[in-house]
Amino acid sequence: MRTSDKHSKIIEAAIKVFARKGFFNARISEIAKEAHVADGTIYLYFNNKYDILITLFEEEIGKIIYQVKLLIEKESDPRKMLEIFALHHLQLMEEKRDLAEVLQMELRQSNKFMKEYRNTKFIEYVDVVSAIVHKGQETGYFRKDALPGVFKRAFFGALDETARLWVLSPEHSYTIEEAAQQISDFFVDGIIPR
Amino acid sequence: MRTSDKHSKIIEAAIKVFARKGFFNARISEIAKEAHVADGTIYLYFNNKYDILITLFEEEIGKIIYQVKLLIEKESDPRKMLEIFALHHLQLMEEKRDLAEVLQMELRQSNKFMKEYRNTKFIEYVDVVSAIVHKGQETGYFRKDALPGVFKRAFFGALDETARLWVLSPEHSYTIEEAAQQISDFFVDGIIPR
Amino acid sequence: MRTSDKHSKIIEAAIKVFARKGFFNARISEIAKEAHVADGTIYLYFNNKYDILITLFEEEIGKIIYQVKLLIEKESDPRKMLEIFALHHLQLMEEKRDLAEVLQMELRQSNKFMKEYRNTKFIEYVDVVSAIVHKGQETGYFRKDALPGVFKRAFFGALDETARLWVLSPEHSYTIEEAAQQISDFFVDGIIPR
Amino acid sequence: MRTSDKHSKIIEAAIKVFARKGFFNARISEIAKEAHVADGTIYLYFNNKYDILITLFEEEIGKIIYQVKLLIEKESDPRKMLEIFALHHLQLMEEKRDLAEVLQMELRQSNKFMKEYRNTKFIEYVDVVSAIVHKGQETGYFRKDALPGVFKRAFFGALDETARLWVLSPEHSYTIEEAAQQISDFFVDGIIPR
DNA sequence: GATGAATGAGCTTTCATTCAT
DNA sequence: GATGAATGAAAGCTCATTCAT
Repeated sequence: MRTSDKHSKIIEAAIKVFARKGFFNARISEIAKEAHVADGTIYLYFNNKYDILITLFEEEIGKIIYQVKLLIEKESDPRKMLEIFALHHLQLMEEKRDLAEVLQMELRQSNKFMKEYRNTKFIEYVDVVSAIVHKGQETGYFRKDALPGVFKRAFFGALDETARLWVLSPEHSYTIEEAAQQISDFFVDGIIPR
Repeated sequence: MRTSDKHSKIIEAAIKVFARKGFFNARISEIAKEAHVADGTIYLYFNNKYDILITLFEEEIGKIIYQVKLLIEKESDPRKMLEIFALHHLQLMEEKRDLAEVLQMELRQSNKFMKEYRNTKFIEYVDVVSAIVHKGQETGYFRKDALPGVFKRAFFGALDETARLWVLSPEHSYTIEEAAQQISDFFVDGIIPR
Repeated sequence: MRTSDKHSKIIEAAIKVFARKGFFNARISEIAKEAHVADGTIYLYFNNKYDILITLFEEEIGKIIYQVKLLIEKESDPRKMLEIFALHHLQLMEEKRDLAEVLQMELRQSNKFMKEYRNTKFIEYVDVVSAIVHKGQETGYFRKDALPGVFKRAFFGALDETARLWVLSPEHSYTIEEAAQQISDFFVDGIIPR
Repeated sequence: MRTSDKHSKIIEAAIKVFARKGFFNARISEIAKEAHVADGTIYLYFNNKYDILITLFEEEIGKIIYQVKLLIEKESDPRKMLEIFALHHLQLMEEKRDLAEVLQMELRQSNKFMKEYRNTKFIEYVDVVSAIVHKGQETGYFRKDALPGVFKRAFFGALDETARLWVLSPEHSYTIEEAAQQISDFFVDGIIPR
């Protein structure tokens, strides 16, 4: 990533500004200033304000998917895989607070702006979870009657809500590792045959 | 509720319009039209646009808390209590789609508008879950090493994410009852002593 | 003036509020509150907001004209008469600060609202001065070549500007009596040593 | 003044519109139209509507001070200096009627909007008069017991009130030169025969 | 490609006035 | 006569977007 890579500079700036102000209260001029480019320059790289958000979302989720898949494919134990997913998600949201805020916001809002936007990248991300469940069910490690479609939402939702609170109020009585362990334990112990 | 209860009429209208457009894209004039009052009348009952959202949130969450507490106090089995909470939450979000959307949105955004706003009503709601866990741990029904603070977030997040998807794309391969059962099963089987 | 004389109560209130906020920034509701009547009641006594200002102006200037004519007609010396006019004007503006502010404002603005409004009361007031000059010229006490039409404006302007500053910044190195004496001396004697 | 000097174009337009409608009844959109710029452009040069008025006032009074000081410093006779001040003031208000109206209005109102606004430019203007009086007193040309602080207010007030009427009703039985001469004579000589 | 001055549509909010009670 | 809740027109200001340089 060259320093003069305007596209990246704008995305980086947008993450900061969106996190600080929220999408609607963010000003193009503020993003431009943060990225050290002129207001008009932004429109050479993006169609409009909302396009920045969409692009940002897809690129960043893309990176996350790539990373977590890399980590998971080294494992074969479904329990471990879910633990890795959980820990990776929480660590990421902790490390990149600004990004975390933007992703959470955008997840709940994007459909409000563009009715037609199908968030395929997000679906791809949570499908990493359902794939793990599927695999675990095939080997008999997980109960067959658990619905992977419900599980993936529930698992992601549990992690994301935990991360949301983390971002909002940064002091906690437990560590990220504990939280990740607890959540994957809840779900794994809940899904293994009795 | 008298037909001339302008406060309620405006809240009802705001739920519809906020759900349809999102908070920022919602227009006061549209809420006014939907409520069959003049634009200015809204400002006799609310300080500003954001005050409508806050009031709406607190009043509606307040009702939900009242209802779920009423349902739960009839039960003594912690497993049943969590099942009831899960089912009640999902049913509510299903029945009142507009409200569901607004609550989810607002949960992720309110802190962006008013830094000082502490969402105590929401905290009260999720604390219903941690109270159940606490009680279950005291009687030995739940594992003592489960952190109620993590559990409540995870449980609520799982439910809310499930509801979110439900609201977005209304066709599903499973029923609300199945989803509620599955989610509480995941969590209860995950939290009971092995 | 009975205490229940709503007309007077509203005028009194309007003087206070107009002085405090200026005509445009004054709110009917504030005048109503100050007068201890309902907003709507004001419209039983006045046609509109501007009508309050006009009525106020004419009534109050009317009183002032009555008073100053009473004082002056006891005198026969033109110099004394001008001194009385000057002192009376400054004392009045000092005693009734709120009224002073409103009259000064209104004098410069009324023509902006209602093009047709001819401020006959004000003309009547300054004509008290030109009448004195006329009389003084007839008896040879004043120079014949002085234009009463210019004199009356200049004399009133001198007094009113002095009063204006008095109202704005209340601390001074000279008294009202001194100022009134000086101004009438300037106009009668001039400033050069005799 | 380049044709594209937007700042000046807006000030010029504002003088016209403020004179025509008064400050409060003036519309930003009307000023914009008069200046041949977009509404939003005004806000690139001024913070708000009131800022236009303040800036206008200070710039224009600034020019007037510059001009009158230039004229006066060529003279050494205090009587002549006051005559020049009087004539210059009246001529200016006659030539620039719109500006005259705005300055008179603003003088009576600015303190109503911004309590903290100290009108230093105006003070500088009237202090030109008190400086003349001071000088005349030092050389013995003027009476030592005349208060320059009272004189400057009175002299300015006399001129301004005369100009005000001139602007309101443009037909007169006397010329500007006559009026200026009379007023400076009143103040220097007084009105009684010598 | 890069700039940033200019644009102007659009919205929240205010408040004088009305009128049913 | 008195009230005050309701009205709705109206305007200051913002800011995403454009385009001449």
